[in-house]
Amino acid sequence: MHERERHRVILSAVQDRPVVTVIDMCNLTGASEATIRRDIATLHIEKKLRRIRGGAEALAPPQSVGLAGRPFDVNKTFQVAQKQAIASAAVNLCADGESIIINGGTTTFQMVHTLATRRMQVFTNSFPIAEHLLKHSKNTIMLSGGAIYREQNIILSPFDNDVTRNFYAKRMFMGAQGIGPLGLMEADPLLIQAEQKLIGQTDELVVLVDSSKFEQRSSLLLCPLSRIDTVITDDRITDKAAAMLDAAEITLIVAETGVGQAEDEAAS
Amino acid sequence: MHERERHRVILSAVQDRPVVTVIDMCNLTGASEATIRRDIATLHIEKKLRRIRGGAEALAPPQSVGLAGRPFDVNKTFQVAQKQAIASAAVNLCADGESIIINGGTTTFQMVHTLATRRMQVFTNSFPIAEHLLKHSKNTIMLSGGAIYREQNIILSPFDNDVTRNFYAKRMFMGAQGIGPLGLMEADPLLIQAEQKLIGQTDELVVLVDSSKFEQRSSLLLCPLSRIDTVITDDRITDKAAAMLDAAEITLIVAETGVGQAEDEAAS
DNA sequence: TCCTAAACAATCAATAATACGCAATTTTTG
DNA sequence: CAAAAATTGCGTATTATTGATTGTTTAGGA
Repeated sequence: MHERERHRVILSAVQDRPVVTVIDMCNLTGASEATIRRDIATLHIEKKLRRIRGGAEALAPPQSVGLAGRPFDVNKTFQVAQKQAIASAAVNLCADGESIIINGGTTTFQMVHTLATRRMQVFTNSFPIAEHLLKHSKNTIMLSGGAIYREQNIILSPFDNDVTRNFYAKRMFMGAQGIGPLGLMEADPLLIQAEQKLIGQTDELVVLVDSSKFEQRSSLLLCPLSRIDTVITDDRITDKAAAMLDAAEITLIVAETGVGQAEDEAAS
Repeated sequence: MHERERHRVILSAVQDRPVVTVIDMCNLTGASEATIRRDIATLHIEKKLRRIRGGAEALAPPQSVGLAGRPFDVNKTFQVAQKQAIASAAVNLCADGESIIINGGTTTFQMVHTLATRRMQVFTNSFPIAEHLLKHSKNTIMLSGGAIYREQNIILSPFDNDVTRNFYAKRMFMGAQGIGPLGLMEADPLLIQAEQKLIGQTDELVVLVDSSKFEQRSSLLLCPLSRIDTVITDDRITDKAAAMLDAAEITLIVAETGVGQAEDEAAS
């Protein structure tokens, strides 16, 4: 086995294991200890991993002992004000006792803060949302089953016969990567899968998108505009975008990000 | 066990509980007191925890809003040493890469600390177990779907056709309220339901019970002794109880809670 | 206040991990 | 095809880590 091959093997092993030992890598590559040590030393200098006594470990991950998921976190801090206003308006559509579905995402996650004061039935495929509501609210939480995808922070099962099919709610809330004349767009195939699964379990589809999402385009089409009942966005939405939604007979709710939060849509 | 692995275990334990003792960490890692003290001193300098007399404490208590569910918390601090030793022995039955099922419970929860150094496929119905492993390990985590019951801290669906039926593992680990000649006993009907559901998805059933459970009797029978393959308990088990297990042809593993954690280097 | 047991620090021998030199092998190049 | 260069593996020297032992400090009870 050549040097490059061993390096690939070692890096691969170090990515999905907490720690790898020199001996492990010997068994895996068939090389001698001395060679593996030299490999690890090289990779350490190249900043591909961290060399530790006995073996090696991944470079970055142990840092994020905080809340799960790195991309989730960085995205969470982007346009928080808009997202919070939108999420708050979304929760204000609901009354205590109602059942809702919340699809995982950074915008929908912001709903948890307003939901903390509610007593509702919440079905979600988002681990962080479930976690937060479980700790900070008295809502009834229902979770979809399956594998937890750390990157997207959602729970997804490859099977169609899971508990998701047994849960129905009048309203469902979801975010998206972009929205345009063709419909809702998403960038991640995994998210598409998760969202497709839930969309069928509800009547009213409420989409939470900040105004920048009207400019975004992605490669994957999630559903046509006709499937959407309501869009909640912030006050920087353009007239053109509003007209597009109006043409598709979509109810538009504009969440005020400034001081005056519109109270007129509070009750339903 | 290497330095980094111990550090992972210690950090995992200290996140779970506000304080950990040096002795606890010895039992959990199999290392000596001197080594654990050095580890804690190192982690203290690295600002990963706070060193205190007798052990260590978590750095940021505000984070620990506590895992939801009051009875879970109070029960967790009861006989921790035994539970940790038992749980550690349970994990040592497993090798990296294997698939296991962990039924929720206070004893099985302790498995997460040793699992923090592993890379396995873990299916569980316990929200806290999933949460902890998600944050502190690189294991693949699969969750059963359904409603989250705060009291028992498990996820349970009333439907039979959920994702649970699609997951199979060679080994399953579970606790119990009591164990006697009739079989495994449980006090809570909800737990019975959850456990029954999982039992069918595995070949080898491993039961984790501290020695006091041999005196306990409950009203609900979960399964007969004949279904059990292995029992892991602590060194205070009576001869009578051991004989009962032997008669039922159950493999008995006694986890040493004292100093001599000798031959536990089974897997790697 | 003193006393006792636990926790701690310091030291040292045993062990495990690593670094280094060198020869054997493979790969590259002329 | 042969020489040069690089890579690899082995043996040994060196270094770091570990666990036991010892003595010292601390906390809590009589």
